[in-house]
Amino acid sequence: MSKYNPSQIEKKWQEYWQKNQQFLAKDFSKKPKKFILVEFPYPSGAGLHMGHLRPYVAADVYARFQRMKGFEVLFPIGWDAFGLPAENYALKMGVHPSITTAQNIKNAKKQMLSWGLSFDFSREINTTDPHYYKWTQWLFLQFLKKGLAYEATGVINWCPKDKTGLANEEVINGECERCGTKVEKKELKQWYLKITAYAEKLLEGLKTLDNWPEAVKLQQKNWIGKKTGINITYNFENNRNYVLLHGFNGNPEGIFFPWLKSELDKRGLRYQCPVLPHPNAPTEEEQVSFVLQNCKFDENTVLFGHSLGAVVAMKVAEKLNHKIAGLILAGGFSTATFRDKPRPFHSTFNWEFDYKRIKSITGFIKILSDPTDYAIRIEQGKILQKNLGGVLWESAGEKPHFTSEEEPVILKALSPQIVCFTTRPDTNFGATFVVLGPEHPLLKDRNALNIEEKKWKEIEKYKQKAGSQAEELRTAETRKKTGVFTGLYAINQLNNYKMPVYVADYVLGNVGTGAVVGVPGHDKRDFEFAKEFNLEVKRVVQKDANDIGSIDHIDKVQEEAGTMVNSEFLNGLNIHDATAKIMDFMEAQGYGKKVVNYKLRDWVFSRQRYWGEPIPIIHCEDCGIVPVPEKDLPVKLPNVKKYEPTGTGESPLAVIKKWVEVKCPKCGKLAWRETNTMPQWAGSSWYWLRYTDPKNKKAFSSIKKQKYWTPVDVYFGGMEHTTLHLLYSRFWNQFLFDQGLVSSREPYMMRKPHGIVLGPDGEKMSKSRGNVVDPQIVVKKFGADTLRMYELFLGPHEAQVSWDDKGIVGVKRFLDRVWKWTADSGQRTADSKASEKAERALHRLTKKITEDIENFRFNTCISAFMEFHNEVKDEAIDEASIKKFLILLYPFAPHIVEELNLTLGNKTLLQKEKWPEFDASMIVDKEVEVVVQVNGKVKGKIKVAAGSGEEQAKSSALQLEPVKKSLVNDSVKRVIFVKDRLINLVI
RNA sequence: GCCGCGGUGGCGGAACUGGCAGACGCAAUAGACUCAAGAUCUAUCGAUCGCAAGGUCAUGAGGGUUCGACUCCCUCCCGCGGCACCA
Repeated sequence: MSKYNPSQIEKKWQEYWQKNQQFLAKDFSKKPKKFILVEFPYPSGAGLHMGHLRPYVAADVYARFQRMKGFEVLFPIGWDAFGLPAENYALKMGVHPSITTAQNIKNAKKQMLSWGLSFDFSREINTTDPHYYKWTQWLFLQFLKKGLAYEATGVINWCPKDKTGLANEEVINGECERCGTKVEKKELKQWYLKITAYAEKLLEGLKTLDNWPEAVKLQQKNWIGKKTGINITYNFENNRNYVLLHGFNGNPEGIFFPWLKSELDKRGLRYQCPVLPHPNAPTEEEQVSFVLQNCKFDENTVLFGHSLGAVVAMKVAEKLNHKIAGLILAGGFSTATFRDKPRPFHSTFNWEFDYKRIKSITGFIKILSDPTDYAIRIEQGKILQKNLGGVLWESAGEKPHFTSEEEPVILKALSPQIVCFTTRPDTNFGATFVVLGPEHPLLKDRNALNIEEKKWKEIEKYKQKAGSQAEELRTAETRKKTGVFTGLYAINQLNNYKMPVYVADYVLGNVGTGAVVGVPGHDKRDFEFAKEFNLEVKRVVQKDANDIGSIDHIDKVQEEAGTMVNSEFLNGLNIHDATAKIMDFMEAQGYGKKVVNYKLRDWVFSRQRYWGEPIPIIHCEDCGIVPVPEKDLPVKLPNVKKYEPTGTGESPLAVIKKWVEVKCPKCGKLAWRETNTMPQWAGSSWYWLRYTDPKNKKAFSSIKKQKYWTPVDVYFGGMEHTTLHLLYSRFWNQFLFDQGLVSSREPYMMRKPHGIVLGPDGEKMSKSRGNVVDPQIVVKKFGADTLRMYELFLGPHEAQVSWDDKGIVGVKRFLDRVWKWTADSGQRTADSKASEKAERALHRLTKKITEDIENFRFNTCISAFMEFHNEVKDEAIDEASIKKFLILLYPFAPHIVEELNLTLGNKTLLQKEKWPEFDASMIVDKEVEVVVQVNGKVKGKIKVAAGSGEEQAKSSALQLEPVKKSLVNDSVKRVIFVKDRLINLVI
């Protein structure tokens, strides 16, 4: 018998498997199916590394095992070849990414084959293949159709090194997920996928995934970040009195006026709303003097006019001989014509205004103009603003010309409010201030809140400073709290507390409503702010009677145990009951509205790079955003020489005029292609579906084949994809399920993450550290079977392990011994019999391996093989038993066992064998050792027949010398007996 | 700060549902074979006291429950991962 020569036999078997296509998955087989998936790799220039090996080997063991168990197994692989590394590598080498990618794939595939992986390569896919990305583009258009893909301008994460925008998920600790560069903020027009529309469904789906690790589910749950709370609306302190003037042919009971009055009543605000004389045939003289005589004006008056009422208001303001607080105009300042005809009342009004005079007596001016207004055009609002100053709100009313029953925009102009989101309304009796984030929309213009000129200058300065700061600087925890007082006060409806309103950068514009109600007694940040600005600290949750408000130890445990105080009807409740009660109360009173907030943001889907799927959109001046017609898909990447990223926020594709310019599919006019490409994660968001039907030219995959194969039974992959690929692909699958395009709501029944493989020094493997272990060197030196088994032997699949070459020899020695043991058939003949000990050991091993593979405990399988071998190597054994052993070993070390099977003279391949069964009665030896304890201390062991009862064990135990010794002065009071295991005598 | 996971010999790790802690492997030591080295084989291998039989202490620390705790409960320490001025 020759020596075990792995490189020789492994090559032979690998070639045999490929040539004879041994691992093809058959569609619609009568066997039950198993779809075993492992994350497909990026074909990088450096080749596959130990990190790839780990899940591939585990998945391969599992797949080979399931085939023997009688399942039709789909175990596919492909290439996730778009994206930055491929492109950066290509840029560095000066070769087109399509060429380097093809080379890298060839190399990686060679590696995979050398590891003896049993992939079905007939279903191989490649995300950069136009036949594949045609469907990625098509799927994008499905999102567009349903309004879940949209273009918007926003401040996004920008990697200055990779020169592209990033999704929130791609920013890890403020750094680019790919290159580790500090991420910056940049305002860009980008495509987004509306993943937030699926926040709730993604969360709900997690509850159905019983075979996912809790840690993965929890991480996704935290990322989605559902928060239930309440948006509380606060009014500002307001001692104004309003004069409301209705328009032509109107009266105080028409259109929105009754509603407006009742809303002002609700807020306890004073107003006068006169019926103007002769509303059908108004004259300036009559209306203006009527208002001046019948309404009272003082410095707190806000004059409001709608339509013609606005003209009257301006005329009234001209004539007043003292200052008023403000002037609000909703339409009505039109010049001569109405629907291109002279207005009936035009001749009776003087349309010249003394703008200077009006400006000088009014504290603030707001002009509400509406693009949908049929009577007064928006341009006229702009002209008026030019003359009067103030703020122009181009906001649309509920109905054109503000003629709805309810016009919230007008109410907002008259009496602004702040909305604060909180998850802790139970502490609201302790609110003592309000903070607006610098980005808050009410701070866009001084007039929005009518902030004093002097204060406004301070605020503007503060806003500028906050905006120029990088986010992580601004949010650094050690930072002192800063802010500016606005001069305004908000009123807490619960107790009429006058809460000063501040602007401070510790409140972030993109969180909640961008405004916070400050409860310094029960929030650390609010407390720090209150200390900085000498604001009152009120405590409303008390742990016990002695706890009287030392504030330096706000902590959650204490709050959980505390009860409400100083909170009127909440007093005595715990914080949870108080929260529920006050939420209901506030909603009933109209103070606020219960809301659900998510941390999840929409998925930024544009990348300003060359090597990605072009987004299949055409921009037309007349038709706007036009999807590329399906018949024109795929939109292929142009094959060009220059594709360096520009860094300007524009895609390198933008300069390729020949490609960009295109006829609008709708109107035929010259239009422009969208030049951004899709992110790395696009192609992988649906790839497993393609495996079920990889050659389909009519659809991304047929629902019929999906119904046989999906969902994926086990998905092997890395923990690092939990809030990236794993979340994204669940989103796509759920969306496609809702469109009836896929057959299961969740794509993956079971997720099996693996721990990362560290270098021998316990550090992350990296070239710069010089601790990278190349799997190919191990293959060369020890063979793939040793590599596979040693990798599994390192530790539990989910645990982080360090690759230490030192231990490899142990596995190699084991395989050497197996080789010798099997081949040493000299003293065995076909009719030799296995000893009973060996037979029982084999049954035990069968049980152990079967159960451990099913539970993904591969490391203990390897130990069990070694243990078995140590135990039976000197026992009599028959060939049938050896073969059974080889079958058990087959998933782990397929090359050597197939070879050994041949030497035994067997003609059929081991892989065609059925997985062995075990006999439960053969698991335990006939005679077992039972541990004898006295008071829980081991005194010795006795041998009894398996299944012996307590009496027999006790009598044998009492014979033991050490037991006798212990019993000299005592008697047995109690006996604890565990069958076949232990007997404990308590004395 | 919050959430999750973990801490066992010189090292990687076993230990079922609370039942002999340290399986299996590496390294180490001694021996056999060899002119020698390597490979292989045999034996030893948690600490400690003891000539030995045997005893004592040991699963991050301290306490508790139990006949019995690596395993369950409480407090604390350390490491890793996620989130984070998130309201």
